[in-house]
Formats: sequence, structure tokens, C-alpha cells
Amino acid sequence: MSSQEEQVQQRRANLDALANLGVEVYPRRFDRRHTISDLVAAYGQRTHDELEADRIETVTSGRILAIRAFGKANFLVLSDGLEKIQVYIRQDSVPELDFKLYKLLDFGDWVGVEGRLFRTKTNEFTIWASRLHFLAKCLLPLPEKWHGLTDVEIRYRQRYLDLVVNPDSRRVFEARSRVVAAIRAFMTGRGYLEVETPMMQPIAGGALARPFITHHNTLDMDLYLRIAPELYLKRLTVGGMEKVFEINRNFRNEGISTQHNPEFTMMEFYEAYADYQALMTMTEEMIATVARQVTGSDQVTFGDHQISLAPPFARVSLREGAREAASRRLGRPVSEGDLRVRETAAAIAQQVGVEVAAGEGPGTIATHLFERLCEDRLVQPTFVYDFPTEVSPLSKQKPDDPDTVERFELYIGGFEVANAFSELNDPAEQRRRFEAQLKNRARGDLEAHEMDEDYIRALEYGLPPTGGEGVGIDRLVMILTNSASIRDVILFPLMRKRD
RNA sequence: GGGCCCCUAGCUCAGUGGUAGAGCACGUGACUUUUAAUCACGGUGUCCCGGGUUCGAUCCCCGGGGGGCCCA
Repeated sequence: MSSQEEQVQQRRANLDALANLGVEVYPRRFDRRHTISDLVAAYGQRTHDELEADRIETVTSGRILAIRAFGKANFLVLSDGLEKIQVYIRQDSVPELDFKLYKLLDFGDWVGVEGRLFRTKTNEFTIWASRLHFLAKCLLPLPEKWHGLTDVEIRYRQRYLDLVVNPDSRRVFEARSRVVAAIRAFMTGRGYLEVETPMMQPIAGGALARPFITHHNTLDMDLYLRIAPELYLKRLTVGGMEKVFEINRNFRNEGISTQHNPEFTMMEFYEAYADYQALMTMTEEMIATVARQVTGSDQVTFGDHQISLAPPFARVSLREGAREAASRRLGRPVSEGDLRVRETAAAIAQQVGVEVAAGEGPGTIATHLFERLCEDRLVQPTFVYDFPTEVSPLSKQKPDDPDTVERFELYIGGFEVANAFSELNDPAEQRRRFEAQLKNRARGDLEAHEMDEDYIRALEYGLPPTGGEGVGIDRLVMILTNSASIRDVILFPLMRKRD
């Protein structure tokens, strides 16, 4: 018999023995007076004498993370997932039944405790138990108390185990929750209305990405899991909802990496009468505000870097960034003009080892150059602005430069955290852009945008001047929690099926 | 998709072409303020899977699976 099977048998035997004592082994409720975190926060700093004077009684509960047995005097360590507290169980301080119950406890069981707070000789903050209540059994042996669980595969596949033994992991997800709450508060505080738009869409629009396909049986209709909410949110702006936002999942059927999970969370928002310049200012404030609320500071450590999230953020145009990096890389001056002409842009790309596909124009090439040469150097928050029109089918052109759109991406820590633009609201131009995308699609670009006639019709009813933006929540949480992989900030990242 | 690395007890990890190891965990005993409790004794296993080489493979070779990092 394996060690695990043996331990499960022993634990099951203890459970049966508890039942034979008349203990309800799967009770329905337990009324606490404090959580363990409450106790630590409220009384954890009190001295021995203060605790003796106040005689604070509590009723609390948690999972057993350690048992230190001394015969007639015993210690449990209970955890509520964030904080721990010690429980002192003396044979002569609890009813006989409760002591028998204690003897049948295993590492990992859930218990409730009644007792009074004190400090031991070694000054450990402790509950002197007067009653013990059994709440639920842990039938399987937990990972070790000292080294914890480090196997990343088990941490992702069995997140519950990670959460039981790695409080740092729990703290990441606490922080994630606070990030979402802080963003929601920031947006609603500025008069934005939170909305929900379809996750299942007949046309997967609003971004350049491959979608997941699903099927509705009754309608006998293929649907796509959304790659972005963009086109629906702008329909709302057409309808007169001037400031809307949505926090929800997007699904993109592409590679998995430390920065990509097939489903990820975006906060996307649209504001009538704003342009991309206004959004840059707002984005700086939002990131700094969220950072301060979640971490207490706008200065964060990310890997080997200290990152300042205090506004204002650096700004560089995409072509200037690409031009400058290409010049340095090639040791000769490259001009913005070179990047606007396909032949010269393609030659530069070839020289720095960036592949150029047939049919790709200078705008696409310049964007690839930027991604290859600049992206991972943008550690401090940087707005990269003014994208080629070619790669931005939903953005509004600059008044004096039809090859360039009013768009920016925010980079922090070497990757893209936000993407925003002045929305294209000329339906005729939008149709031309979709048609250009269809040409890309015809030559095999599976990420190219599809035609969306209803979206064009909505624009024909009139979209006011509008700025829109998507903020990658997972990546923002990575920055704020110093997490190297997106999988560390997603509770259940997608994993290959096992067996 | 390509390259490199990893997979041995419940967990963290050693290890060897010849009966598979440690610590924690687990069991028994001792102990009424311990805390990685201690002390004594005890049992652990599909060495990821399949095939090959070999008298003999956990180890070497080939294929597969899962995971990680880097690149695309």
C-alpha cells in the first residue's frame, strides 16, 4: 500500500471513530465570533498582561496546519488562508468528548474553537480552548508544512492546495480582487456606467485575433467567444450612453506564454467627446490610483526593476521608437520616411531579422519592427502613440496624416498593458477599413477583421467623437504583485488535459 | 512551431547499469506553555508511459505524455 493510500485509510478511520462518538462529522453551520484574520488584526499586538486583564473570549474556525502534541497539552495551528493562530488544548480545560475529538484530528481538518486569548511562555498569541468543534475532514495528506508546494504544475492544476499552503499565493489573488474593485470605483466615480455585452458573438470583432468557435443547438448557429467587447460598447455610445465600461473576459485562440492566457480579463471603456490624448491623462491617473490603493505606493518592484507608476508617463511615437531603435541597431541613420515606404521598411526589417510576409504594407512592417526592437525595453510606463492606420482598422486617422491613427498602447514591465484610440466614426471610412481587412483575410491572415454590417449601420446613425480603451487586468495585476507569469495571477490557468 | 531543462514516497529533494534513499508527513510509545517541538521504534514506491540495448534499466538509446524557461 502506498503512503498516500495508507494515510487516507487512517484518516477515514479517524472520521468513522468521530462518528461513533456521536459527533456530526459534516455539520451544516458554525457561528463564528471572529475570523482568524480578525483576531490577529484586533488583538495580535496585545501583550501577555493586557490579554490576561481583558480575558477576551472568541469563537473562530480554520484549517489545521500543524499539530504539536504533548500528551495532555497540545497545540494546533489554524489558518483562515491569510493568517494563522495557535490553539492550546489542555486535557483538563476541555470536555472529555472534545479531548477525544482532538485525538482524532488530522493535519488539514477544519475545526471550530471556543476559548480565550492569551500568550504562552514563549509569547505566542494563542487561544486557550474551552471547546472544540469538528467541521470537516481532510481525507488526503496535504503538502509539507515547511517547503510548502513549489511544483508549479500542481499549483496551477490544484490551486486549492496552493492556496492552503502558500499564503503568498492567496495574497496575489486578494490583490487582484482589490485591483478590480479599485478600477470599478475609479470608473464609477467618474460617472461611467458598468455594462455587460455579449460574450458569444456571431462575428468576432473589435480586435485582430483568432477566435474560439462554439455552437448554439436550437438556433443551429455557430458563434464565437468574443475576442473583444469593443463593437458592442461603441453601439451603446451610438445609443447615447456616453460613458460606459465593462470588466470581463476575452478569449483569443492563440499561443500560451508567460504573458498570454487564452482567456484573460479586460477593462474596456468608451467616453463620448474624449480623444486619445484625454485617455492618456486618465490612464496615468487610473494606474497610479489603483497602485496606491492596492499596494500603498505608486512605486513597485517588478523582477529586477523598480518601476515608478507616478504620472506623467513617458511618451514616444511608434515610428520614432522604431526609427531610433533601428538606427542604433544598424549603426546608420534610419528616418521615419524610410518606415513609411514599403521597400525601405522591408529592407530594414530584413537587416534586423524581422520577417516580412507578402502583402504586408509599411505600417505592418514598422509595427513589427517596433515590437521586436522596442517592446521589452519599455519597463517604465510608456505611452507608445500614433500607430500606422494599416494595423488599426477601428481607429481615427490624424487630421494631417491618413497613414497614422490617433492610437496609443501603454507599456509597463516590457509588455502591453493598455490599448486605446480615438474611435473611427466615419461609416464610409470604416467600410473601407473592413474591406482592406478582408483582403488580408483573403491572403490568409486569420487574425484579420471581418466585415460587420450592423456595426457600420450603427455608425451611420452617428457615433459622437469618442475615445475608447482596453486595460489588461491580468497584466496590471502582474505588475502590482511582482508576478513573472500571467498564470500566477489567474486562479485556474488553462492547462493541457491530463491522461 | 523551434531550442534547452525537469518528471524518483503525500510534499521537498538526493541517488545508482546490480535488493531504491533522506527530511517532513504517517503509525506506536513518552511528555500539561510547544512552535520546522524533541526522543525512541516502525511501514512507505507504476523511479511519468511505451519500446529498444543489456544477464540485468529508475539510470543508456528511441518514441510518446505532462510541465517550466527562452525564442518565433
